[in-house]
Amino acid sequence: MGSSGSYVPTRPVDWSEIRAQLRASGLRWTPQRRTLIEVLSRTDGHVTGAELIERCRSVDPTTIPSTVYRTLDVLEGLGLVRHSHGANGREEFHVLPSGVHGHLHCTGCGSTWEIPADEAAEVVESLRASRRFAVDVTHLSISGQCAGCSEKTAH
Amino acid sequence: MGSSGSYVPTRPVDWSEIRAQLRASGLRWTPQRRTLIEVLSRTDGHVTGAELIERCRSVDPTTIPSTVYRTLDVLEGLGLVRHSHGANGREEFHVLPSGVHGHLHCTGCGSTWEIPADEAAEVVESLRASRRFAVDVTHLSISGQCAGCSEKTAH
DNA sequence: ATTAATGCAAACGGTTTGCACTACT
DNA sequence: AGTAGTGCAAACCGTTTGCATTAAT
Repeated sequence: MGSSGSYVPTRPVDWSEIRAQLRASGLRWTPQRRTLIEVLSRTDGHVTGAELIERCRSVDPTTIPSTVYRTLDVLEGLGLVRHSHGANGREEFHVLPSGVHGHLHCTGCGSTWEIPADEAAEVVESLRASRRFAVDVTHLSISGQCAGCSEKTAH
Repeated sequence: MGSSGSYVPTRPVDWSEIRAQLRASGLRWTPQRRTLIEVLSRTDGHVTGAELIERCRSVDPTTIPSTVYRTLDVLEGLGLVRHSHGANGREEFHVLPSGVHGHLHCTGCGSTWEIPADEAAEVVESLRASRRFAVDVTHLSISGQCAGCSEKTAH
């Protein structure tokens, strides 16, 4: 598939609608939530809770950890965010989970890449065929060595 | 690599030789290490550090956490154990890493299965081809729904 | 006699909790 | 006014560290 150009990190969530979404559930729109939403809307892929706190602080230095975590819970309840567990063992939050992708983590250089939909599909299909196991692509996180690092290790 | 279809959960480590292995490196054989080795030798697959501590305590109630973690470090250095990160986000230790396998974790029922070599091979090959990425199979941990659970969710 | 390894206690870092207070609605 | 959400501080849990002591070699 024309993966080169056709992988569009779609933005299925309209962040400006979140306020309405919250209100619809009897929840409230606060400055702190606004800050977190703003940070999240600038975030692609994955972040740890601690990273989000840091980024929030750069917007609003008075940010408090517990508020961030509590808001993340709420947003997860609304399906706007999902958490999983990255290669470093820490909790990670995925923004916009409907963008189909997993992560590749290089244990050599520490870099992380997204696995675009078509590549993930092979993995998914392979396990579906052999095991009837439905892989959750948004939770997919694979460790190993990237091209660059495995060359270095080769000799 | 000769990744034939013959998946034998080999026991490549002869635990009784560990004492010698340690000594060969100028390291020492202590009662505490004996306890941990005993626990590990009864363990298949993965355990968290905390679980190991608990099991050690049931053998020797005086077990101290730091000793366990330090010994795990040593054993990892000898290649007898490896750590990675499980579906629950906690640090996990894999016993006998030379048995080539990853793990499949069902988010529905919480069960975990090993992925035998031949199935993992498809995943590995797929990513090697598309990305020149060398997957570390011993660190492979995939979440999703097993056959049973995805049926229940289907309607 | 060396010096690796232990026990202990304290520190750590990310996350969670209880509770009185604030501020959305 | 009512109650969701906040700030704060303290608790938590798994893990790590420093250091004096013990014990394997």
